[in-house]
Amino acid sequence: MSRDGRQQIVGLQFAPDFMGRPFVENTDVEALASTMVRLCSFPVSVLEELLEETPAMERRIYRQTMAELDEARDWLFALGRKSAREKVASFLLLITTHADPDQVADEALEIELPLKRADIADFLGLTIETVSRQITNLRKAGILEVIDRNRVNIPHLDALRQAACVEED
Amino acid sequence: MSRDGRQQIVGLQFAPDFMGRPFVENTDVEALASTMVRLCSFPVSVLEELLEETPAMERRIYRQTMAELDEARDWLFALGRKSAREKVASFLLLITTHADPDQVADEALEIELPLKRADIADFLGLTIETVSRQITNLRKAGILEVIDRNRVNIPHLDALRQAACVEED
DNA sequence: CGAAGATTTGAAGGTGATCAATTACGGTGG
DNA sequence: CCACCGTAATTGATCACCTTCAAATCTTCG
Repeated sequence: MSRDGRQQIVGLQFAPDFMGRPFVENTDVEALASTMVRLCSFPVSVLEELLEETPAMERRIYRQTMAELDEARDWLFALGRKSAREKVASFLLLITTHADPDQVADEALEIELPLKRADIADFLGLTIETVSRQITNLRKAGILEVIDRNRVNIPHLDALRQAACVEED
Repeated sequence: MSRDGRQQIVGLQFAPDFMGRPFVENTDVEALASTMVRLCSFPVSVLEELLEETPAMERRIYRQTMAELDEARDWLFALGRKSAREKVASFLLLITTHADPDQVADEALEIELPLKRADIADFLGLTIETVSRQITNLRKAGILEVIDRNRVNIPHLDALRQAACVEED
């Protein structure tokens, strides 16, 4: 968040993600829970000792950090180059893939939005109004159905993928 | 780069940065040199062995990865929330701080732009024209002086810092 | 000199922001 | 159960910023 009130959410964490900066002195990360969370926390010193003793564990969080970096870079593309509609679709797609990781087929599924509109806007670099409009837009295009305030139904995942402008290999 | 031609540069590397994804199978990073570069490359397998044997080295690139993640997140804010003018100023500031890391005082300095306009645009999520206009804008505001195509002079670094964070009308 | 590429500048148009009003929802108390 | 209130979400109208399209200028190099 900048001094003048502009805010940007720079990442979403899902269980069982690790958060923290071992071996780094100066770090300012701010995290807010948007759902009920069970959190397991360690003093940095203890964690660092543990990692020193257990290379496999350090390896594991190192890999997670690389994955987060790749994900952050995907969002750089989304924020820099995608339209508002594509951003919202991409967000929904992110939620679906994290909520249900082995979702491959083009099947209907219901997803729960862990964020309210204001948070989605802060995550996508948009305003609340634009997020709302684009959800309406996607609804009218038949890509999603609004169940209630924070639940939507996706009848065809592929349609959402397309709206999000995701390339398949 | 997406199929329809939109492109986003997701990071800049400076010597002696490390690039690569040890311990990860599926990785697609594309890197292009924009200046003359001396590159030292290893087969992944050799690198992984080396890191297994040398925890200090793994620690080092792990820390760099964390730093890159923090940097990527700063850019998420820039791309999501900053105006075109602030983006261009932020880019110039990034170059100055990397080219001359211990630049603290508010002194004049000349900087060399390693990217052409098209690349700056792809990095900032803007168009070539907008980048050009904002450089003109900053020039007219006395924040920079254009020396030639890829060199500018910054008379007051603080003014640039201010332009990079908060926009004043 | 000529050609191709890069940059700047101009004018018009579109997307998303801003401002404003309305509607829907959830929680509380009567 | 319903009235009430504060917050969240939607919708509408207008505006600003950035993009798009177009053209001129500048640079580089054969």
